Amino acid sequence: MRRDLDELINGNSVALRYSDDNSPDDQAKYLIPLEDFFQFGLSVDCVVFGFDGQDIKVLLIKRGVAPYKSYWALPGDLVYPQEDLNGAAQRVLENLTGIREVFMQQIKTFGKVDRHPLGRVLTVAYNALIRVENYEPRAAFWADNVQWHTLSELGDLAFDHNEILAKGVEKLKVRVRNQPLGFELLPVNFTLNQLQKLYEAVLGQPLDKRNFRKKILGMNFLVKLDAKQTKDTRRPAQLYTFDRMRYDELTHRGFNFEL
Amino acid sequence: MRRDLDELINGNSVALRYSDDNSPDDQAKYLIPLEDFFQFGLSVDCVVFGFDGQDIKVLLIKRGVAPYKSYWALPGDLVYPQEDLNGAAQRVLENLTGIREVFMQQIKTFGKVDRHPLGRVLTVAYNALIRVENYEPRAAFWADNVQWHTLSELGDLAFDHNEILAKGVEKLKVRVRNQPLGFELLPVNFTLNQLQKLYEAVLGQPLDKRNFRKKILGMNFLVKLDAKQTKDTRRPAQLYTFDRMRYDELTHRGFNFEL
DNA sequence: CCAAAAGTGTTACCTTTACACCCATGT
DNA sequence: ACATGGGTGTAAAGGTAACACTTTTGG
Repeated sequence: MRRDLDELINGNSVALRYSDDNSPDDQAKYLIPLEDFFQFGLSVDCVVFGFDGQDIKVLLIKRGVAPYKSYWALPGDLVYPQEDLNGAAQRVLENLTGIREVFMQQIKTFGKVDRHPLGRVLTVAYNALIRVENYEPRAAFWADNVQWHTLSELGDLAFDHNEILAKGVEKLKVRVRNQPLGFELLPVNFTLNQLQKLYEAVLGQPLDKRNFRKKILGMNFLVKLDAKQTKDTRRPAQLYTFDRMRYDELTHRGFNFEL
Repeated sequence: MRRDLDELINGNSVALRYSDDNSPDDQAKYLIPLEDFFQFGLSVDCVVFGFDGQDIKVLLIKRGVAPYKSYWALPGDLVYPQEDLNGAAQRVLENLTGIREVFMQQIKTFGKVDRHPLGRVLTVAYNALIRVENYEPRAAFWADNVQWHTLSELGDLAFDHNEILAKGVEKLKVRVRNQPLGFELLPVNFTLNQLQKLYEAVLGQPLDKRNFRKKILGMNFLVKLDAKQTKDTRRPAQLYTFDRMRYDELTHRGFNFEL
């Protein structure tokens, strides 16, 4: 990876000017050694959302090592040299929860110069949605603890994780209205009341039951099952499932999900 | 920046397990030397949009150096070690156009292992909106040429820039409906017909003149000026300007821009 | 039989869409 | 005077929002 200056200039689009200076002499004084350009650290951090039937929760780890030892933090890790970003994010989640192929979307990249005390480490942040039923707590060896946290009860997190988390929540709120994300947080089979409670939790506002049902059923991608839920309810509730094939078909025809 | 293994383990959240293995022996064989984690290159690439009154254009440079010599590419550059991401993006744009404080938004980070032939280089992509009136073409020394391109007439770009550009366009289309971005592409004073043409170009569909005006004027953040535009038109057209103060005030009160 | 959650329609209101002609100016 | 782009209102249709009672079960 180490290359000499000549290769650098020919091999990368390094700008040699900070200002309007144009003469070769001026350019020379702005040259920066190549090795400085391959000194970036890279991590991924995951904002992992779950839904307990009542509230949206975020999965945090308690750091067992410095820096920020014993602070709560978003689960994350450095990216391996031969690993794609998505792959790294999936690996973090699999190590933490045992779940493969978690639903994830990139949020944003955080790159402040001083965001990590040990050097220049960028982090690519991801939103991850998991079904809590499938989740089996497992603290990684570098963490003292793993726990679900309610959004309203968060203290100071490690690094710039408060900022990252806030951005993740913001994106979730926006995306949940334009994409069928909600289903990733519920059991595969769910009742309409569960679905409504989920949307109310994410959006932070109550929804009208009849209007909600009219709208969501009118979209024609929920399948009524031959089963009812009897636990946790008095009158048994009709179970539904999300038909992704049908959804994809509809969207390709120009249909637009919007709650 | 270089640290030994012990510091690595204590100083960063490096996961030592790829799989479910837990014993210390198994862990050991997955250890990766620290220096590998600070070998990432980092660049920013800008999708620079302009509007010529008719079509949306993208500013591309023709690369003067390998790799991809003489391919068209998004303007971009490696990030300096002591420079924030936004700062790097602004620098690229200032070098290219002479404009400071360009309106920019992060699009996404592209990090495929093999996206850059010379090593592991991530790129953080930005959308930039500029007023073409202010732009004065200026090829950087590492570029043979700089030119506005129509979106429908693009060939194969360097690196993964076709993919990045497509993502930038997609984001622009979404955001222009939820945020008052359009005004960044027009002169400070503009006519409603110019504004409408802009939206039609971005969204790729014709809009009804009367409905468009009703809606946009109803939002109450356009200020009618005491001036008319007489060039390029028969009947002089009323000029308006975007009142950002008013807009911010409205949004803080719960108003929601949506076209 | 009572408590608790499930389920179900109608109406008023607001937003969106469709649509056609007159106006001011330059040539 | 005419060609060109600027400017204006209304009505029908569709979508959203408000609202209350009956049903089914477990205890």
